[in-house]
Amino acid sequence: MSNSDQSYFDSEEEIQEQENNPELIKTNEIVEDSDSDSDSEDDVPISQRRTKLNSTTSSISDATLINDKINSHSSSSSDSDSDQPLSKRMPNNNSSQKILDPKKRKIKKESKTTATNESSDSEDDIALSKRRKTTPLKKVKKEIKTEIKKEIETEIKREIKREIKTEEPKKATKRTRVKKEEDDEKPSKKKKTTAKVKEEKVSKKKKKEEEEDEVFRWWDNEKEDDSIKWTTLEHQGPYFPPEYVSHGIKMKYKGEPIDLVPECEEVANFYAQVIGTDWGENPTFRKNFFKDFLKVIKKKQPNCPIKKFEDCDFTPLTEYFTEQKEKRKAMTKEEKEVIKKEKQEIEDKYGWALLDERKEKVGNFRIEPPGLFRGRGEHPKTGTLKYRVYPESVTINIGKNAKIPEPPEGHKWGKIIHDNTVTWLAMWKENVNDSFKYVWLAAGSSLKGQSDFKKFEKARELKKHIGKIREEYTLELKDKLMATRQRATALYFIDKLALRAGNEKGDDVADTVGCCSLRYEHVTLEPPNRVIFDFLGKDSIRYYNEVEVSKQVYKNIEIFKRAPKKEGDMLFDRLNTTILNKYLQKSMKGLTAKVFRTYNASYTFQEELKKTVKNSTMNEKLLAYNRANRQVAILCNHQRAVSKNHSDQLKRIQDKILTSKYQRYLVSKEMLELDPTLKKKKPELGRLSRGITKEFIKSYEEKELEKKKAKLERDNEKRKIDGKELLTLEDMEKAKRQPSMERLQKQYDTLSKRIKAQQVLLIDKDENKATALGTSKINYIDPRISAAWCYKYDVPIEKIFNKSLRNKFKWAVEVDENFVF
DNA sequence: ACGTGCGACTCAGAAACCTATTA
DNA sequence: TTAATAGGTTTCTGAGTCGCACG
Repeated sequence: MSNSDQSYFDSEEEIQEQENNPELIKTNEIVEDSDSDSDSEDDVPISQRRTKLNSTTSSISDATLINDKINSHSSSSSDSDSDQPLSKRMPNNNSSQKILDPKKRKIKKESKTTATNESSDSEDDIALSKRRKTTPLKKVKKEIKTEIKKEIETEIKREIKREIKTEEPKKATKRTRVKKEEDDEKPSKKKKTTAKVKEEKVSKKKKKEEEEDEVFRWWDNEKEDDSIKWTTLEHQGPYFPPEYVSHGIKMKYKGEPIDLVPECEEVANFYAQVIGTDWGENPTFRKNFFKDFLKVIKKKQPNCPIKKFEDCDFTPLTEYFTEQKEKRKAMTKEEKEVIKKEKQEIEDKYGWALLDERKEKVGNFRIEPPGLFRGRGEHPKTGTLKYRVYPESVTINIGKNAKIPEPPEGHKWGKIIHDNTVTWLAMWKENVNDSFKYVWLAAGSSLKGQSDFKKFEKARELKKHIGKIREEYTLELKDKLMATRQRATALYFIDKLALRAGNEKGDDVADTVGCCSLRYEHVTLEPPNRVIFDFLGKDSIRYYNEVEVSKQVYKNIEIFKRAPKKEGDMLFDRLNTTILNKYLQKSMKGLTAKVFRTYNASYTFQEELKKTVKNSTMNEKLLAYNRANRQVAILCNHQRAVSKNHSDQLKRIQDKILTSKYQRYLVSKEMLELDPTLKKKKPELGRLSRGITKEFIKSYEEKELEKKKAKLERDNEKRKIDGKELLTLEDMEKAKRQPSMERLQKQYDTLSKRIKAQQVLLIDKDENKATALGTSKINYIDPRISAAWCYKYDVPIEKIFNKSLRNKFKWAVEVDENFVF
């Protein structure tokens, strides 16, 4: 036995446990067993993997007829689970988990395995750093900027006349390329993409205040050193919420109105505003709130009689706030205008920072107002009073020579620092979890954009290594060493299922897990090779997935779950995120668990997009896009609560479709009347779609009659005034001119189109009810894939990126249609 | 040398808000 | 035409990840 071996066993491996634990001896048998087991399950391409995922997560297949879909929706229970609010979805855990009896074998300990990882500390990849240009980051000179601006403006004018959309992609390509080489900036200004020009055009149209929109094209020359984030930084500091002003409404205690000092009243308000929501019913929330409420009372108003929550009546306050809400809603335009203006003024003042002489938008310049902490899931501290933040506890980070913003009157800043290795402008410590809150630049800022870009480049880098990494972990699934085997298994899940890393957490936060922190009870096995995941992940969102895994992985889980392990024990007891990430660094510089999520999301998206049909309609293309997006969202388990009136909404759309279908049927009947021979050529004419019941027709006719009557009445009103004789319904019928075949055909086609569009909408909507597409679009999908797709399929970028996304991804929209992630 | 907690950043869904559409 | 509603966008802030300093 080698030395390295020895040290491993001495430190933590199973040797001593083996002596008194027969179960673990079995473990080792398995390890041995599987070695001979030629488990050649190669890594499956993601495109295929996901289908596995799909078959379990989403139960609706595209092929299903819409009608059927809707019906199955309301009636069948097969997918009813997904209709529930996220938190309430029940596991279907009845499948008893069986632990297979492993064949008994002799224990053998081998040496070779241990060394492999240790020595595999091969030289890191340097591709990333190689890619870095030597060109230092340059500040775009002001004069040039203004010049650019002028040019843009003239170009805009030209552009308006031309309105050429199709040229965008090509232009964009050339531009980026040229830009990379050029050293002087002159050419660059001409390289403005038409897309950008358009964007500006639009904003110009809206507001002139867009003058400062001189885009800093940081992506033209990459930064050398990214530990220094800025050289000069100016800003106005954060904006503080107004001090509390008492409203004088009294809550009741034991039925009696009670006087509270403003400090106490404010806290009472917080709870009053939560009544009627889930928060108000949450026992932990109540408990924590009341505890803090009493604390404030004791301090500010010791003689206050409030002692028990049950005796409190907050409803007068609640009513007051609903009233206020209604009042605000009922405000006149002018009043609203005034408020809007005030808001705008605050934004103008605090919403901008000067970073290296460039004007950049500040993201969250408002200090969080006091309130009750809304911890998600079963957060033990939910409901706790979050204190008001005063300038004294705020640290300002600003340039050395910049003017320090004035703190609110009568206050001082806690600290002023000049740290240009960080990107925050202000910071304070929050009292509930003792964590930090920061004021940052907005998502569209250069700083955020650059790190976003880096993130996706890192994920693309992983693409080059993923083959090797998969090979390696597949091998290591059979490793003799428990720690290695666990690491490989965890990585397998992270890669195939896009699980989060799963740091350890304290017990003063909600009990949620990620991959490394999975526990015994979160994973169940179902022979022959099905693994069922059921746990609460980030934000206490339930992750439920049944996955078929390779034999080896199945076997491994069996081993990891073997007694004496029991509920509450870690599944990967020899693993944590630090170990995992340290290992990953060896395969690729900067590689961590979360990169897999980005990589797999973007890659999946790219693959899914290939299903777009070239000559389909815009709606169909967009549906294809959304479908791809949805696949990613499903992969990443991005969920949202199903809206209460979801089924109502579906019914309404379905009703519309039926109406259109019936109308089309009526038109087709007229067509046949005009030309009965048509029936032969187009047998679909005069055929009533199924789903149109007698009741439907009846109610349709009734509605039509109502409409006609209404119109008649209106017409007659007029006629009365004009002194003409009044008409009847029959007159109206007669007055209808005979439709020509051409007109009918046109009507028919229009209706057909409308039906199709509505059906597309319906499918999209239904498939989307519990899936949140936004998160993956904003954070995981390389925007360049989307941009390239737009160019390739001739879809205007505005269709898929709204204004803020276009702003956030301005660095990305210049790719050409051949961009490959 | 290693575990731990701090610090800074990304990612997350809900809620508020704003705007276009429809009754 | 207006008010209600739906749908999209923005804001808000909580919840993760991960590197690193520190003891």
